[in-house]
Amino acid sequence: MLMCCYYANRCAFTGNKENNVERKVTILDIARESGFSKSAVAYVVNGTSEGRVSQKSCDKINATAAQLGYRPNLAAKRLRGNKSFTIGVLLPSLNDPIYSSMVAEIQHLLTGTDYLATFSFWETEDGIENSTQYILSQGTDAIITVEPSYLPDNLKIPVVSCYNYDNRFDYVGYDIEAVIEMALDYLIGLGHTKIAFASQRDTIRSNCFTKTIKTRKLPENPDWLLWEVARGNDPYLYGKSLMEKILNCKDRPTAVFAHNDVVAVGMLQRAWELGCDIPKDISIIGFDNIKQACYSIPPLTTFQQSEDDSIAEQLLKLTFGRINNPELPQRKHVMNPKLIIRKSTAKAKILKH
Amino acid sequence: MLMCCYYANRCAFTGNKENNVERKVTILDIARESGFSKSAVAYVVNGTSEGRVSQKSCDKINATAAQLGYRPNLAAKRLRGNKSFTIGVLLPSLNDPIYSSMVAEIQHLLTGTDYLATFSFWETEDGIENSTQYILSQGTDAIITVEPSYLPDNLKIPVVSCYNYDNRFDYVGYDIEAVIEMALDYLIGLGHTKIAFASQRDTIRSNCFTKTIKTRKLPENPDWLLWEVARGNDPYLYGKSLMEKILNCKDRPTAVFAHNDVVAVGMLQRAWELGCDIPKDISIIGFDNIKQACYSIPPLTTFQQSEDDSIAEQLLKLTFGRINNPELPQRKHVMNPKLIIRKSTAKAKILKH
DNA sequence: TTGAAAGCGTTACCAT
DNA sequence: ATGGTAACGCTTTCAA
Repeated sequence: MLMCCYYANRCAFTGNKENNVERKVTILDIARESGFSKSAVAYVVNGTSEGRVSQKSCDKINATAAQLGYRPNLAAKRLRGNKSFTIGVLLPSLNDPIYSSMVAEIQHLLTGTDYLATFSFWETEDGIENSTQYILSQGTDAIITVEPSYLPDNLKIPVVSCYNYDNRFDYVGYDIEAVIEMALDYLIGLGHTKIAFASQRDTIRSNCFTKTIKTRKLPENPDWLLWEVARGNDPYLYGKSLMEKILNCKDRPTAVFAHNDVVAVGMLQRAWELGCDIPKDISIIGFDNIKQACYSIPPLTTFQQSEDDSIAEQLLKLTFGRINNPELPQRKHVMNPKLIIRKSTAKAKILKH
Repeated sequence: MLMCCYYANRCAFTGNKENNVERKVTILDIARESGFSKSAVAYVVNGTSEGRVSQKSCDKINATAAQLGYRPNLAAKRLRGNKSFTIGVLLPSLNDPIYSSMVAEIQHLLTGTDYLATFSFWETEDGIENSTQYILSQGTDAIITVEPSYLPDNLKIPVVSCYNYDNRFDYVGYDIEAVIEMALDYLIGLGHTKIAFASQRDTIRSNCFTKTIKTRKLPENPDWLLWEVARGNDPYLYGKSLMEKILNCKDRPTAVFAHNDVVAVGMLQRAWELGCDIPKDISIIGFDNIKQACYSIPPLTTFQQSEDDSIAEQLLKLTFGRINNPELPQRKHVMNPKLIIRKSTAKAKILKH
């Protein structure tokens, strides 16, 4: 499995049915059974026997270990090594499938390693502080987070930040500017000029959007910069509310870039409720390419965050890279999102004056 | 917080920013600082000082502990107590939001306890065995699983089974018969008689459906019992394929009970693609009341699994109940699902002969 | 190349 | 009521 290269301590996950069912077998048992000393066994099962235990002894010990179904006691390892073998993962609500698939993948990639993940999710902004403190208090060996700014300065463990760049930490994300350009250029190619932008908060994103609007010489309109303080933290509802705004615009845009599929799906529904035809009346582009985007009505044109490797994989790669080598210079992995064209976008209607 | 009553070992999650950042403070530090012995401190911080340490000493020790920002070392606790303070959780793919919200809730409820969750998810049936073995090999203190049949007989730790009853374990689920009756009776009330049923596998569920069809004296038709071997394990796709089947029926049913919201959403899309109007042409009832069900087109009539307490809460309640008292007789918690009427169901069309 | 032993932070038993 | 101490399973240093 791919992970092998990321970490030093592999665990021999044998799938032995007897694990957990009978008394635990320890290195002492192996030592007794094989006639070697405790430490010889320790070296071998740890793969640190290089130049300390003869190949023959090594083989014998391994055989005995396998036969006895040995599994290292993580608690002892942790205590002795003052290491938790745990990665703390800080994420927003799993209501957004993008995060639940991240959880699934992290969990999957960690299977077969000695490392475990401890998660904490927040449902509202208020929860971020608490989640962060919770993970900090767990004494994990590293942290993966979407909100790095909540982390203290004097942290001594590796942190990999996802989406939000923080100059103190390694980073995995994408180039929002490039994405906005792609989205706009695609829409422009379809004949759209009046384009709205929906973001969760009024941040760098909308600035970036405005900038690109200028470079493409598109008409500007403050009404087309959509956002409001999140209500009840339901992105679907947020999308619905935003679509309402769009439909109420004096000068109605003919396309929207939603920057989050769940929000886009909410928009879809509100448009349907209000009798607005997507994409005939308004084109919508989402972002994330969640599974659901493929099955919405109509299927959503959206962006896949990464062309190749999954984000979870990158996150873990950087995490283990730094665990194994804390002195590495800061690393940034920026992904290249890819436009997935489906049915929520169409040519702009020819307007009659 | 509610969880307090479930477990013995609380952890003093203080939110202290210094945790994890500085050298760990141990009971020895507290002992030194407060002038008491190591064991006196141990008794106090464990809440087992009853009748062993005077109130005054107790207070003093607690004060020192708080001041020093003491956090027990879980690894040591685990090693010493031969206990992992970990609950293993075995779940199907998080692609189904019902499971991702379960994960979120379990994680949330465990926050503030000494217990951690270790998850394993499978994407296809083939993965169940592996996931199960993985969790077993982790040596968790208890297991929560949706597929209890994969667990060995000689297991010595508590298991709580979710949805699938197993006479060896505690159980949380719902009464499928009652649900099917409710669904059918609601549909019958709407004037439907030709009713289809979509299940993941051809199990007890469809038998149960057939039985109820008989008791309600509804027409039967094998074509209306929908299922196929899951293709690529994508429930959306599965729903789409099933809807196609429905539309191709010689004697087309006027309503379907889908028994899973994601499948129902897939159906919705395929119907839309094929120009079939939901609910005018066909009524659809889902099951689970996932968030998305509220925002589909049209919004889905469905069942909420439980009227009151969340399923995660019940699961954990039973789990800790048995951890604290392994000799308890088997317990079953059956939830009462509640019909949520939205827009995917309507009165049956009056047929002209 | 191998073995003995210290020690990680707890808990719990046994003295005092 | 309090304190000393062994033991949990492992890693790693040091000696043989």
